[in-house]
Amino acid sequence: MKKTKKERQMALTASIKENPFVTDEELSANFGVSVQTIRLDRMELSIPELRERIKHVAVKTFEDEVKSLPIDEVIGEIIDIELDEKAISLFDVKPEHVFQRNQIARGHHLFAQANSLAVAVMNDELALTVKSELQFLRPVRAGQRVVAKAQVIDRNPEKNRAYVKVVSTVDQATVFIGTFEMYRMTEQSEGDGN
Amino acid sequence: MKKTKKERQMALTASIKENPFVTDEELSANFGVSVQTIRLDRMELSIPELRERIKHVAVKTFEDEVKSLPIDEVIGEIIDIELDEKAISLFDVKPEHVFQRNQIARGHHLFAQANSLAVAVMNDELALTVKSELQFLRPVRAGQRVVAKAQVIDRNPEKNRAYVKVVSTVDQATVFIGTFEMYRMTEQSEGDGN
DNA sequence: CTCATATTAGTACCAAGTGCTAATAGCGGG
DNA sequence: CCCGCTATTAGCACTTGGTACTAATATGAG
Repeated sequence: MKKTKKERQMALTASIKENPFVTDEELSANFGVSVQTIRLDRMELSIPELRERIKHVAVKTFEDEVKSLPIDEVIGEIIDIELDEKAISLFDVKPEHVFQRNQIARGHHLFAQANSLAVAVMNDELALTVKSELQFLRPVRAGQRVVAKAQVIDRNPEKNRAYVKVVSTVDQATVFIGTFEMYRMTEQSEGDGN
Repeated sequence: MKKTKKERQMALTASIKENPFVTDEELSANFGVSVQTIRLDRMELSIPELRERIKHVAVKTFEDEVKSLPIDEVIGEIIDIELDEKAISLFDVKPEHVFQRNQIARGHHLFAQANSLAVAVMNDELALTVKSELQFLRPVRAGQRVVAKAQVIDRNPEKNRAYVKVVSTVDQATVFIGTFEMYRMTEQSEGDGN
């Protein structure tokens, strides 16, 4: 059971990594050594105490929240908007947006930027996408900034429709084109249950 | 300065919400009351102590990590796959995926599920989306489970293309149809720099 | 003035530690 | 067998950021 000190420390590191919420006491029970040994191990490995570990995780989340919350509402940052006419947004491609293998941005992020811009440009915020056609013209990589320009190109008020074209560019080069047929949900018509 | 108890408690709630990492001592200094008063306030408002607050945030993040990491690789859970032929994935729509106003799932989540399934079904994992056409047929709401079925409907090996059709349903009803023209990145052709 | 509510103070205690000292165990050499 | 060394264990004082509880003091309303 009790292998070497090194082995225990390996296991301990793994154990804490997997579940940072474990106390020294629990660890000491798990490894069949005294609490003091665990403490010494943590010192040698410079693993902080429970509370600091938890705090660290919490701070990380807290910072993430600020950046992931707006991301969920509108993907990218809207820098210009004329309701019912046109809008522009920026989206910085980060490592988390690309395929690990080839560093190329995953399509759905470009779509998300374009689609949420199309939603935003509609005066009526209760807008849904009905149809869309997309062209992914050039690969986009981490570190690049995508500029999406949305333009309302047609309207059909009777059918509550509007047509939006979004062109996304990186350094002037067009990387993506999407056309969106949008449905406006004006006041009434909530009776689409389920 | 010292307004009523109610006002202080309001401010206190806001203060903690904004920065959960604040201690009673700091709060007591901010509000010019004793630490005990802060404690009494927390009790009345049933706001837990610092450590519990931090822990709560940390646990939340920790859980998120497990669910957001795979989400970034493949959106939804693949439950069946025949490479180069077809694949099926499930995606449970959660509150974070819908518009707050009308509880309808944002289009890019449905697209992401379909698109990443289309990528996955390609034998070559280095696949990129070139074009696509989407139809959002019925709104999807939080709590519903979307079943996406992808089928490779055509291939063009010379041009390194494949065509994938994805049909997503909720309780047998079709909610989304997408066709994807995919580009296979076989070994060579890495010279598309930037 | 008196009663009630609000606030402050003070004590004992807890969890999960740090820091430090000291004792003990186990083993390899010589 | 004893020496030296590392590893392990024990024990105590102290720290943070609290809880739980009791008691004293303000303060304002009737």
